[in-house]
Amino acid sequence: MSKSQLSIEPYKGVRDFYPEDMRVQNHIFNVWRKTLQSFGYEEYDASILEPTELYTSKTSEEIVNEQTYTFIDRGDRSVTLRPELTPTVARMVAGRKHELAYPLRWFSIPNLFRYERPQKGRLREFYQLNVDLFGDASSNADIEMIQISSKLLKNFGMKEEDFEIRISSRRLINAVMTEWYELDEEGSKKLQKLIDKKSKMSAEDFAVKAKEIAGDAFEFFSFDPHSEVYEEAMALLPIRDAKEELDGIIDDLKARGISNIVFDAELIRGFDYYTGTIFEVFDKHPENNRSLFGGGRYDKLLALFGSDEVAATGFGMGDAPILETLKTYNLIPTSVAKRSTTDVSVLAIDEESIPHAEKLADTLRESGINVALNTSLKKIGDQIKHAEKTGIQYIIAVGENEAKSGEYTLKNIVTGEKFDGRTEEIAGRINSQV
RNA sequence: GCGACUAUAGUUUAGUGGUAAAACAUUGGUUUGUGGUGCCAAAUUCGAGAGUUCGAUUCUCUCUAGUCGCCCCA
Repeated sequence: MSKSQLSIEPYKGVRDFYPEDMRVQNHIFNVWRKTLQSFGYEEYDASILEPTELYTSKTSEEIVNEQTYTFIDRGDRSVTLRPELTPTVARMVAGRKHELAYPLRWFSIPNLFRYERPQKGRLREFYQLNVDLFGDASSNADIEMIQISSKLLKNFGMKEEDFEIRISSRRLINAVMTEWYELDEEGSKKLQKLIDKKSKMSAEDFAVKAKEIAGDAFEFFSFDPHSEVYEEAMALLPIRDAKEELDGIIDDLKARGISNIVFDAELIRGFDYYTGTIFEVFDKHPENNRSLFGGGRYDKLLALFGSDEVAATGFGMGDAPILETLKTYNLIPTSVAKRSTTDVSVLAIDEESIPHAEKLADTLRESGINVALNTSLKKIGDQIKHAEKTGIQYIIAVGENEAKSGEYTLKNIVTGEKFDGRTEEIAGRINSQV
């Protein structure tokens, strides 16, 4: 390859969407949109560019400097490509705080940028469904988040037994940390980080490190209701109170037909601003056994933007994990994976037939059919090959005979079926099949 | 940002210190108004740069990219 040639590689860590990829992407977006709209959520968006301060105020400066795309514009302003949407939505809600109607149900599908080392399922640009419910401090809001999460996966075609929803509560964790282990804020954070990483170390290592933080008496708190430790802990009111709230949420979800929910005392989620219920959804497939997405309550976030506290719950769902899951379960419909969005290819046999073919194509378009006109005048076999390769399901050849009779043969090149009829009959046939 | 591994055609891969191969895909043809199989033919390749050598796709180094782990995961 000569040096003067441009590279065909996309920029590091980003993806190209060829038409067959775009169809899959659109399918994911469509399920997201349809599901959220069915729960009464409204879509919003914002620019991918934000002033850098928006992130430094909430996230640590180190993360912003090292893990975002940040640059200085021509007016000497520091600009960052949005690495997440939450500060943006918080800014937007805070900006119209008094005119908005609560509870406020909003969702968005932004593309986000993070300057990180790319890995499988973790690129530098990705799309993420963001769902937020503002202004409802009751557990009904937490329940709704989990209900939507479950519905989303089901709308993709997953079954209840395919995934598991793990739930916990920051209130409960905090109560255990302060009341049971009697840790201060710093110790509590340390222990939580350690618990978050428990699966990456041996049980012995974990026990040793945990004792360094919580003292010799450390013993991981058991939520087994039959254990003695449990009884003792429940005697401490703040713990009992938080646990009862959580149990109430779980019971309520089960009553609504969501049975694959489990309490997980070791669920932490490495995100400081959660204040209440937190949850994470796991794929149970043996080959894709991992976290899909999660979220929780973050009532204090808007206060960071100079606003009063506004109750908020939400979750984010990236496109990469869900795409992997759909592949694992073979849940991408054939019509999405293999077929063009074009329904029919109208083939002109010879030069004289082109005007007639154009007219037919236009009429079909009027009835809502997507039509590509082939005026290459190549041999009919080649035109069919072209349609097949593009993934177009139907062809109609137009030549002298059709121009005279006004009758066409509609051929389905996937099944080989043929159908004869006049324009309206052809249109009706296609519309009834597609 | 740190560490390990990898890089041969569009794709998946074989192979060698003497400039390379298969399958599938692609393009054209198989006598011209209906493709998919078969048959014939063609195009395209050793990631980039430097070094060792008479000679490097092969060995060494650097870079780039990818994969996997660590950090992080808002």
